[in-house]
Amino acid sequence: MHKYLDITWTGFSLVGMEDHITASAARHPMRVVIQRTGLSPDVLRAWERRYDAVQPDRSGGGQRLYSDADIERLGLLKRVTAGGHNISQVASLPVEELRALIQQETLPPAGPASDAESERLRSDLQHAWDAVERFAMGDLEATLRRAAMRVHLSSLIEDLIAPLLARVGERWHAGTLSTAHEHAATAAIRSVLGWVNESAVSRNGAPLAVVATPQGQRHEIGAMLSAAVAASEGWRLLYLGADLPAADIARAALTVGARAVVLSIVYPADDPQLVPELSRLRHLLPELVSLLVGGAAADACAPQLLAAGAEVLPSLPALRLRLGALA
Amino acid sequence: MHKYLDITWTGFSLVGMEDHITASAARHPMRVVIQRTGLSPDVLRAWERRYDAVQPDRSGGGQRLYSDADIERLGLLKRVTAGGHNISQVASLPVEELRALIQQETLPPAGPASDAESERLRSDLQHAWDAVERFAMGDLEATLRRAAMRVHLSSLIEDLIAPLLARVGERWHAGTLSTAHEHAATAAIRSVLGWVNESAVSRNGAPLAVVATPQGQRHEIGAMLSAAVAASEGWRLLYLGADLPAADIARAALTVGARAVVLSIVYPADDPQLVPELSRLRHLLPELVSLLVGGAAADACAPQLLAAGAEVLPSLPALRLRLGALA
DNA sequence: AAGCATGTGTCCATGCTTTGTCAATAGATA
DNA sequence: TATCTATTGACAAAGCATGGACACATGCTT
Repeated sequence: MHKYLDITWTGFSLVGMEDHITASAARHPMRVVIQRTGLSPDVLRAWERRYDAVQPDRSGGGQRLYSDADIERLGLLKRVTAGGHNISQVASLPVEELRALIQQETLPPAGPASDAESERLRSDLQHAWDAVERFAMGDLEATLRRAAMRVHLSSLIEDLIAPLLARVGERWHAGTLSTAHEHAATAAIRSVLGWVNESAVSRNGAPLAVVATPQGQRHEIGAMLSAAVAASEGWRLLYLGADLPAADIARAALTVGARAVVLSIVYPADDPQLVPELSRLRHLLPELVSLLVGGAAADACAPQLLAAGAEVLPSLPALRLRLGALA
Repeated sequence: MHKYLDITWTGFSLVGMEDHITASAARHPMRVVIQRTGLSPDVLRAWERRYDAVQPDRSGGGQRLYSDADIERLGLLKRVTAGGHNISQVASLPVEELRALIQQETLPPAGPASDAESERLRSDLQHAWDAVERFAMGDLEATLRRAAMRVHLSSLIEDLIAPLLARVGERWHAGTLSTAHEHAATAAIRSVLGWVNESAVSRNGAPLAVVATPQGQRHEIGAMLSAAVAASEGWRLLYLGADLPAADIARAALTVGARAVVLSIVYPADDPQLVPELSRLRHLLPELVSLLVGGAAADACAPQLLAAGAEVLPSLPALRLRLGALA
């Protein structure tokens, strides 16, 4: 593990000074830098050759020997370029400038360096969760919006927002998170989803979906997610929110000429009113209008829902696919 | 060397958002600008080519390199054009004027609106109402946003949104408007209010208000309006939504160090739980934290509310004044 | 009502930039 | 000797520049 130190000292005329040399003066060969920064050897050499990103010492034989400051600098450069900056533009900036750039970056603060997008989303999720616990809704919104700019809406919803909501709901049920936390998180997510939907373009002649929650279902969040998915698939939207009687939904769908009605069912899962209500809705809608039902509780009563004439979409990706096919 | 830039990405719930970030002398390539402004590359280039919106530096190879000021300017332009202004007419405005446009400082906020302006608002109200009846939520949002760019937020809320909501509620009670209409209108207004609040600047040390609806009160819209009023008075916000027990509200207020708790009471007006719940909340909150109660039904039980230790604000202007005095 | 002008977001085709990666050859290290 | 590392030169994918064109909505004119 620490073998490389020996190598280091053999190169230059430092033999015998080991005792006086502090860790910060140590010199590390390339493999250490690779391991600590995650950069490839080729990239390391290219950055040095083409942009003078660092000027490491050399061993007697000419091999690179990096200082701790070099390693830190390279780590910063990796972060900054991952945020979209050209290496050619930032390679010569002083360390403080690099730090300032990172502060502006759309990346979540801190966290171990990792290049995988999913790793970044995991870090976002953790950050978002911390924000919810602290009632730091500004942080939460900022994190979600940054992620929204970075990844596709489907990924935002399915890999970040949905897991976050699941975690919030879980802790809420367990009693370790207050209703206030849950409401605040919902409001912030609603704000972000609304903002995202604004940027979703929909052609003028795009098909229109009515999104709502049937009577008795008071949890709106599933409908919000469904709406976002529909928008990202290019549908125009009429968003009606939660807890609506079948007659109202049908009338709205007819008024605007919807091609699909998307419902979300979360809780309660065993509402006896649910199936008759959906059956009524199905009969009020024209044959051509699809009735899509999703949400955490939809799976449980899938047979009855199918019997009532609805399609059951057990997951958001499934809903996305179905909407894509219908469009 | 280091300047401070204002951030306008303050959303509907703002607690914990960093108020300032440091600017750097670095130049940013196009993809960073895309990320941070949400503009498309084509729009970016078109705005530069056709309207000289910004004049970025160029790299050795001719690629655009934007400054922090450029990015800020582009963000403002996006915001202003979303409000209905033509890009061709605002592209050359200095940043201060853009900011002024966003903060609706172009028109004097207070006082009796001019005849022309109030006439305009009346027409907007009619237009908005038509849109609600037709489920044309896109039209509704566009109308509200255009108005928001023209008049002060107080006027937008008190002369347009509140009357519209009153009319919707009235027709809904009378049975001439479906619940779906009411829900759809609420969703659209919520979206516009969130959008408007993004531009409400809150100073760094601004006082913080928790906005919610007490347990049993399921109508969220009054809380949304109260939140918008508070934001327009420069308060930071923690928005908790509807139907929360006193203990939760108190805990949230304590966690974030709120200086006021704003509650909205609309329906039912005769909930026997209401007064004890508010009394409980009053006792859970520190003396220094004001408890402000507004909403259509607050007037009816004003004596009991006062006895429970709450302040009753019978109208949105009254709430605005009180919040202004508290800040 | 139909037609025309204008504004604006988007798309395309072609060519240049940027940058990560690789190959070949040679030297260093353990 | 086996494994790293250095150097140079080259390549290719992704991104960007540019001018032009198109689509679509709005609003004005006939």
